[in-house]
Amino acid sequence: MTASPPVARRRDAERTRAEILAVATAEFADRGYDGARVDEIAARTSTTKRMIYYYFSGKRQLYVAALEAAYARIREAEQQVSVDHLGPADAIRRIAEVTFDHHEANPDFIRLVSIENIHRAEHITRLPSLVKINTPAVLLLDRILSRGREAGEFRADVDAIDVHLMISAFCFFRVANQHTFGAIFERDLLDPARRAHYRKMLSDMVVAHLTTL
Amino acid sequence: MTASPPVARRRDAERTRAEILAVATAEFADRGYDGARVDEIAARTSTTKRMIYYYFSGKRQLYVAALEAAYARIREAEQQVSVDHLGPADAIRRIAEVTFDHHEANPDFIRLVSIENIHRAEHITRLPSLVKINTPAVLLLDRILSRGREAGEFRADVDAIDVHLMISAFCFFRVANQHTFGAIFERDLLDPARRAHYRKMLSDMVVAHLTTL
DNA sequence: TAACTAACGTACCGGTTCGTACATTAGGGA
DNA sequence: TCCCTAATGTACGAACCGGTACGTTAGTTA
Repeated sequence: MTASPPVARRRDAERTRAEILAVATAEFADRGYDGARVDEIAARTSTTKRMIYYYFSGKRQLYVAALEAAYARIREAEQQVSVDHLGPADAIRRIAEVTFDHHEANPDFIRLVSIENIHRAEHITRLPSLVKINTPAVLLLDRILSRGREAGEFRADVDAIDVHLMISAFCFFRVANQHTFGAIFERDLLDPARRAHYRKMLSDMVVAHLTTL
Repeated sequence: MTASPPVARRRDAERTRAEILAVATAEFADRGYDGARVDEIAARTSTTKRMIYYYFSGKRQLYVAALEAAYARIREAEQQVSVDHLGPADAIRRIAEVTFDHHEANPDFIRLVSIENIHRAEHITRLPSLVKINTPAVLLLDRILSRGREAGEFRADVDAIDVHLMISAFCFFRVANQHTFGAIFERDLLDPARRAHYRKMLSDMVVAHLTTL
């Protein structure tokens, strides 16, 4: 056995790279691209700043790598959902709930997307891995909408992307704008006591819209 | 007439201050707090950097002043809406449409709010002019909801802030996330050809939810 | 075991950027 | 008219920060 599995190698390119990416994701999500500090990312790592440039070439490329990895994780999570055994309305509810839970569980991703929008998506646009791939969520919605329309339960003037927009807008805003909303209206949108209320409100809203013919 | 109105005074504190604030608002909205450059703001002004510190003391205070002024303008615009002559459902539609138009017409305000949320609303929280004042929009919604419930047309398990959340989330997301959404789904949410569709979709959605008892 | 390369560390540089010390001028009031 | 102060302009400093030159070590392979 010459190729024994290396246990706790002193030098491990994969591990070092992954650690840098994880710390960078947190730092960029926390402070934004311009607010993030390369020195700070390095300090929170068990390695040095030199390694960031060794593996990622620069601050910008590190940010892009973090963004790409974050999107990849979301895509993978979306793949897991299956709603083929449910009726159209319940299937829509299920998608809404999964999206709701997903946004709540991944605030760093939400923040990265907000930050990327402040930069007018200039980085994401150049990522071939991100464009032109319809997300699992939208493909799923498209099938459900077809079933609902065939059954005469759903209206026909909205498509899958429109429904995805409705759902995402609510889920995203609730997390992304929790701070200003909380400051102005004195209502904590993430208060666990209100979670069930908003989760139900979202699916009620989407289903009510789709079934109002 | 010793106090003749000064026409195009060479020195005008009010005018200089206002110009700095206007340029700063655009710069902060464009690049975010950390991305904005004090030298750049000064360069776009007809005065110098020294005046920024003379009138606003520092970059941070300038940002806070820009944010505060932006919120004040929004409040003022919300005051103008009157829907007392409309039935509950149509009144809701009117509010949704006004909010929709308002978000589309003020992308800089949207961006400032996004930026402030990245900073977890740390600046806005310290502004006494912003907290505890219920916005005109919410007060209006509250009256409409009461009328709708009394008429037996509206459900009773949502309050004015909830409805405001539904409407704002959709309007805000459509503008704030247009870039990443456009890149991923290849759909321009601000395409004029789709404007009427989304405007109607929003009010349909909110009214459908409220009238589904 | 020698030698070669991937992986890692240290120290530092140069430009950027917020902020200010200091000088100056416009304009109103006594 | 003279003077006092609000308003403005210039030049510069000091710290920060992204990036790199240069040197070192671990692990692999012949």
